[in-house]
Amino acid sequence: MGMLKRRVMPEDVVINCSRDSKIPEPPAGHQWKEVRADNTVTWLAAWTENIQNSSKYIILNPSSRLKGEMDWQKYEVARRLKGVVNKIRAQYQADWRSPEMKKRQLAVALYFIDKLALRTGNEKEEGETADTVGCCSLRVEHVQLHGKVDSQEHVMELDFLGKDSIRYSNRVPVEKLVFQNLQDFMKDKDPRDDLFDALTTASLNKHLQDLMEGLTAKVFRTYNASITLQEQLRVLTRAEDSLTSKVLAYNRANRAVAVLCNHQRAIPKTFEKLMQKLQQKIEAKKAQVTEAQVEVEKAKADLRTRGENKPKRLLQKQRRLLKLEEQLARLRMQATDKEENKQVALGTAKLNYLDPRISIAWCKRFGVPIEKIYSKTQRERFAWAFERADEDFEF
DNA sequence: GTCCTGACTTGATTCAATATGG
DNA sequence: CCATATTGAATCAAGTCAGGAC
Repeated sequence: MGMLKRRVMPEDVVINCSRDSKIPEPPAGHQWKEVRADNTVTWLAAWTENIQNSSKYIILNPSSRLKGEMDWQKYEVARRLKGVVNKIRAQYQADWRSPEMKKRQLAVALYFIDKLALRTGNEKEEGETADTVGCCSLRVEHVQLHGKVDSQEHVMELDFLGKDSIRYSNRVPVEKLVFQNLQDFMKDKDPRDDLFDALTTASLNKHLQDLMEGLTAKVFRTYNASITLQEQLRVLTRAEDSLTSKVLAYNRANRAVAVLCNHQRAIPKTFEKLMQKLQQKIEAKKAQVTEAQVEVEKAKADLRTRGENKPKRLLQKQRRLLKLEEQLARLRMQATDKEENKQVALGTAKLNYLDPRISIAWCKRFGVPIEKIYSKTQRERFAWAFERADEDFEF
């Protein structure tokens, strides 16, 4: 923001630890702002940062028991949603017909959150912060309705800047009732007006709380991410495949989730170079394949015309061809994989949205070493899950 | 209801470590 | 062996959400 951050002094810092613990000494000649013992919060030290006037905390590592416990609870709430999600979907679909505008807006917003995995979209300080939106703060200018687009009816186009000013741009066919409701919500409004003018994040979450204890908008993201991983793993994994293919299948499933959640990254600076190199390798391999084909044909001809008793030679050539073709296929697969992944960030979903027990169970079931999926710190972070997942775990 | 704030999670980027290849 | 590419961890800003004041 072009502003300078003030140095944090001991006099700014509040220490939070239990009374009977060893209270850390402030640096010589200094005092803490305060020492307190509040076991209703998890932070160890806190101060106020001078740019946005917001609280900053020293917190425990993700591998800590406390953080692990909280992570586990998060996924347990998402699993409870699995039990009631059909009922909730049936209800919001029914509410699309409600005579009450408020109810219809809520029903369509919830549909967005569920189907498109949008964030809830709290109000933000205008001017002070970047102009980004989520579901509840969507404006008319972010939505375009197309009655008919190449054989598809009722197509909705969303285009807005979300968290971290990452662009969300998506074109999806929606149900007729959703389409009609959106037309109604946009009627007689300016582009800058709120799409859901009768809705706030507080009222939305209040409604969700009534449907299920602990349910908030973000639980849908967790639920849909984890259930998508589980489902994709089921579809993409074949027991007889090689380890490499299985890991590739996992990454594909991971990517499906990242795409759903719109987790993007800047295209790596060296991406073009990397692809060119790979393309060269593919061309070289292609040439080898062609060459091998010629040799197979020659061996066949030899066998016929000269009646040579060397079928072994042909077999050899055929085997070589097959191997080269496999290598070419693998290179092509690698290229597709890289291309599809160039703008997609897999880490965020892996760390924050995918119940680690799904991955652990999958590894056990298909004999994939866990190190292929989780790095050392990730394994430490998910220690809680290793204690709780066997190969039969189902999200 | 609206506004405000505290406490927590989520997120892309940056930085550091490790792997790769000429 | 060194330079470069790739991977993994750390960072801290930007979100979510609940609760209290009015």
